[in-house]
This record gives sequence, structure tokens and C-alpha cells, in this order.
Amino acid sequence: MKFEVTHTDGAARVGKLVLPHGEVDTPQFMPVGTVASVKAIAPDDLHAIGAQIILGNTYHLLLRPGPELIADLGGLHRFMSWDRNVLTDSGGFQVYSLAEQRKITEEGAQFRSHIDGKKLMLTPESATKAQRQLGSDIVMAFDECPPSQSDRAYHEQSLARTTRWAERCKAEWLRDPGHGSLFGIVQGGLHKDLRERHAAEIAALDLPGNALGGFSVGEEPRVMWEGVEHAAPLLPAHKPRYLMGVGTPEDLLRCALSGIDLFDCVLPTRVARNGLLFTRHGRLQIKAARYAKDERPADAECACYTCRTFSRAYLRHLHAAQELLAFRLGSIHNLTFYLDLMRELRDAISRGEARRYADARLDAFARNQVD
RNA sequence: GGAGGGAUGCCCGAGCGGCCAAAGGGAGCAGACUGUAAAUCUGCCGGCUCACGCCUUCGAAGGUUCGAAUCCUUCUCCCUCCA
Repeated sequence: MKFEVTHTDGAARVGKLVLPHGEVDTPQFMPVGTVASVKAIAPDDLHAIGAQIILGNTYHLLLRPGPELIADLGGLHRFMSWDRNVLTDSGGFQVYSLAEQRKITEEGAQFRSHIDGKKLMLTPESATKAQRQLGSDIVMAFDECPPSQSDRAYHEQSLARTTRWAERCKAEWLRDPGHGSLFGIVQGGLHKDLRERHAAEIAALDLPGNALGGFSVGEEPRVMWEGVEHAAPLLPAHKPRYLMGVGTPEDLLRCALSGIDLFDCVLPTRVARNGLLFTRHGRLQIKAARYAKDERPADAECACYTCRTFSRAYLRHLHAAQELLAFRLGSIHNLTFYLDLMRELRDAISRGEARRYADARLDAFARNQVD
């Protein structure tokens, strides 16, 4: 893996990340394909959108179909016919999202499968090994992602354990490095000193890249932005910085300005399936009655397949009729919107106009006046 | 011709003397969604009112009762069975 920062503008930077399955221009957004599929769309669509890297999830793929099976079939890329990069989350997020189904110990996290109730022990070693079997280009350390409202004492002992887990992930990774790169994850919630302490601990592991975890897990957006603004510079500047699980278009602009290089979020695809489309002028609830006879595209300035081809009226109809095409067309549009936003931001950073560009976009989002 | 069953809010459908403006679905309307347990979830959904509350509703008309969607009578329309 190679990473080079080519332009900076304030804290924001443009970079090029070279991974086994191609280059990734940063700042970049990574569509989420948890179970070896970006829901509702195919690799062809991802290519058309311009996706350079997508996510997969270790916990979910461990349960089904299992990393051995995927390894036997030639790895995750081949299994899902995706020839570009894949980053896999370790299952750390499921420690948070499936909190009711698991127990944490020093050894790891014991899950009760949400599919069949079977027990599944996920440890730093097993999560790392599974990601190696999957053939991930970026392997995430197994961490604990605590809710932001957890108390300080909890964060303190949790991040200490996350550091020990990261060390174990690194040891397991070094046993057989493969072609992927291991990224460490910094926790600490909204406590600045804890973020600083943990960032130093994770940076000391000298992994190829670093991530901020534990943001956008219940706190107000403004609070999250401040937290990221403080925490991003704590991560080594010459390595990629990945803000996990974030966020809205506004989040992406603000956090990229703080020096984040990589983002991922289920938001664009999930809300697309629920009828929300992002546009340059704000959020468009495509199911709303006022679009029943609207012949215009979702976003007149968008060049995606959906906007080039279909009217708001048709998209609304697809939702009303529960036609599956609604999910695909909405997902294509929202992901295009996200990737275009990142591309335009990279251009603006390169020109030294990051702030101006971001402000203009943020202002339009804030007005939220979709005509 | 005879016997029985039924008609409930936009639709389906529970209710079978007061706790009923009437369960539950659906449709409709609005909203939420941030390292995906999500094609999920939430709210509204007779009228007027911010609200207390008031008004109009359970095929139609009449009646019994302090009180009726619920009981009785007649009528209208639907369904099943027997001739």
C-alpha cells in the first residue's frame, strides 16, 4: 500500500492511495456492501458510479457464508465479481449495534448469532484471520465501539482494551501479512484527552492507516464535527485517515475539511431504499404526493443513470408500487451524489478553494429548498 | 316460492346495550434513518378546535331503553342452501 498527499488546503488534503485493486483518490467515500453486496446494485452500477473501494463486514460474512467458503471460491473480490478494492470492517461495529446479543471479555466478543442464535466468538485474532481469508485490501482492527453517551470510566477501560486488541490484531496480521493493509482504530468518545491518549497508542503501532471510530453513535452532529476536528489531526498526517460510519453529505464536507481521507456510511443506500434522495438543493422525499406529476429528474444537475433517464413521478410511482427498481435507481443516485461531492471537493482542495466550496454546498443543504 | 346469513369509517374487517369516533390490517399523508439485525421504523389518518370539548357516523326509516353499531319492526340490497 502506498499513500501520498498531493495537495493540502488548511487541514483538508487530497491524496492518492494505491491499493492492490487500484488507486483510491482521497477524500473518498466508500459504499457499504456488508454481506458481499452493496444492497440493490451490481458491480456494473458501482463502476458507473465511479466507486473505487467498497466495504464488506467480517461479522456478517463469518455467519454467512463463512470466510472458508469465500476463500475456497477465490476470495471476496472474485466471489462477488468486484475487481476493485474492498475494505472489511472487523465486526467492531456489531459490538455496538448488536450490543444485546453479545458479551465482551478480554479475549474478545461472544455473539449470539442474530440469524440462528448460534454462539460466535470474535477475537482480534479470529477477526483478522477472517479478513485475511476474505482477501481484504484494507483490514480493520477489531475494536469496541462504545455508545457516545457511555461514561468516561467506561470509555477509559474500553479504549485500553481496544489498544490491547489492536496489538493482537497486528501480531496476527504480521504472522501472514498477505496483500492487505491493517488499519488501527482510535476510540475515546467525546473526551478529548482520551482521544489524544488513544490516538498516541494506536499511532505507536505504526500501522499503514488509522481510523476514527465511535463517532455518529448517538451524539449531535455539531458535537461530532467538533470531535472529529479535534481528533483528525491526532492521526499521523502521512497515513490515510478514515472516519468510520460517517455520514451525511454535510458530515463529509465538514470532516474532510478537518483532514479526513476516507468515509463510509450506509446512509446513502439505506435512505435511498426508504425514498430519500440527496440533491444539490437538499433532501428530496421522493414518495411525497407533490411529486406525483413531476416530470423533472430527481436532481437536474446530476448526471447519474437515474437522473438522466427517469422522472420524479416515475420514481415516486416505483416506491408506491414497491417495485424493486426503486431501490436500485435510488441507490445509484445517492451514491453518485456522494462520490460526485467528494470529487468536486478534491478539485476544490487542489485549487485551494476547499472552504469556499464547502461553505456553498453546506449553505445549500442548510436551506434545504428542493423545488 | 321457502330457509338461513350478511350490510361497520377510503377498502378489508373486529365489535354484538354504556368503558365506541368504534380493535386490527391495508391504502393515503408526513417524518426518521450515519463502520446495515432495515424493501425498516415512527406519527397522523370522520369534521371543527392549539386544547378541554363539541358535532356528525356503523345500509334506510321507525321503535324499545336513562343509554343502541349492538335489541325490535318494516324496507332496500347482497350471499348461501332447499324447491
